[in-house]
Amino acid sequence: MLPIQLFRTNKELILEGLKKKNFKDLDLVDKIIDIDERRRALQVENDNLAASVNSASKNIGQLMAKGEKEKAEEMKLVVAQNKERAREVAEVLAALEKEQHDTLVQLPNMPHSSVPFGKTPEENEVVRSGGSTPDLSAQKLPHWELAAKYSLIDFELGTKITGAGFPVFTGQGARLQRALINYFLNYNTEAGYKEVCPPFMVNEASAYGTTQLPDKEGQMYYASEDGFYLIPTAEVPVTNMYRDVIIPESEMPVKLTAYSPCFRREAGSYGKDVRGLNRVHQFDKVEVVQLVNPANSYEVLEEMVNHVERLLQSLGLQYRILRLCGGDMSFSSALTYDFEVYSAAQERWLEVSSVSNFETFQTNRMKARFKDGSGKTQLVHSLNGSSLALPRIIACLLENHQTPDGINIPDALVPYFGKKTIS
RNA sequence: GGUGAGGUGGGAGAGAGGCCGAAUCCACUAGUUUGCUAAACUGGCAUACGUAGUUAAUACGUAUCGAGGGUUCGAAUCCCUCCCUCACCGCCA
Repeated sequence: MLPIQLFRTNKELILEGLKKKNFKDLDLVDKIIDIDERRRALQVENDNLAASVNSASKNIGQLMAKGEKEKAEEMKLVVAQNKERAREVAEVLAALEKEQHDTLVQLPNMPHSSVPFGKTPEENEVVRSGGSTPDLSAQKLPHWELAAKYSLIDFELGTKITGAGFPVFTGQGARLQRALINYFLNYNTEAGYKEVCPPFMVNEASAYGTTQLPDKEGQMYYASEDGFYLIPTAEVPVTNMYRDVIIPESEMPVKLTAYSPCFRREAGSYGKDVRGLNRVHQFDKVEVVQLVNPANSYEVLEEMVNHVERLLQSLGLQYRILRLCGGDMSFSSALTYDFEVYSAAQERWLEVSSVSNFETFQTNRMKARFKDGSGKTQLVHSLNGSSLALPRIIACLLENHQTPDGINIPDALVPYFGKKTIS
């Protein structure tokens, strides 16, 4: 959520940012400014009335103590009138506050100055790339065929148990999954991230804090009996650990990593996009989250990008890093780098990580703050990234490292997987 | 799920209609004292919104004692609803 102060001081900046993000409803800015002005005028009236009632009440108490009952009764009448008026004002004020809030949450975050202009994924900027396309000239099978060949994943069985998009990993497939999770978590903790294992369901306040709510509830599974949402990413429970917290300076920066299953309804997808592991309703992911001083959050973002890049390199996959253009960025991000790996048999790029700086957009909702050097309380910047999302990594590992005789396991993973090939 | 006891500042914990944004202790912090450290003493120490001020320091106002309603001139305190915590019982991996 954008801070309301920004609307009073820098309306032009907001309009520019919204245009870059390809946001259409620019009238909302003027609407918010108008509501804010009316709200503040009413706030003054409300406070003044409350102040007069408070001081009159004090006087009544003193008069009663002195036994001047008649005077006290007179004052009660005056107070009664003020309270009547105060009630009306408070009602309108509350309505305005709600309207302001409801409007404010509709506006996306401001894009960073380095975000490229553009509306579609084609206009994302390739920052750099690495690895090379494997030579699979002889035979190249897509991962779903390899999964069947080596009995790694049973898609039909998952459909029976639950439904489409809930694959069952079996045998070496399940083991590969576990190996990747352990490898990723170790890699992160060695870089100074503290490991946590959060709840996989969250309440409404948490979903609101990281901006899944309002408006995006359709993307999450919902346990209506209890009012809980299945998490779409560990970002939600992990970042919300610091909701309503003023972080002691000694604990900054906060660096956390967590493994979790992720649940996404992904309504409306079809065709080759959902074939095999390309897009599923439940998948595993290891996430990194940082809460940092705003002064250096962009250095931290670069550091996180490098961190994820080295991880991808260690798996021997061909990858590229994209700086997302304004129109393709998420609602709450200020700057996002997407990581894509090349799926050599499908001959297409698959997104496996997204690393973003949200600046204060989430923390303003969550009230996650710290005390800066001068003792002033201010919002921290929140950042997160996947390191990594498993299914598409598995898809690319299978496809890119396949040989006629089996699938080669990258060296870094061998200690976790226990052998050098799947066969 | 049942019964009982509770939810007060960073922590512990008093307060039981007005003198309470809240005693006291601890933590933290500034200072005095002091060969150093420690101790002692003195002061400071919640958050949000608003008004004035330079988008400052600061001053003032309002709100906040789990959340939301109610009673009252006045509520941390009384009443109602909900949430949560703890203990015991039931159930259970």
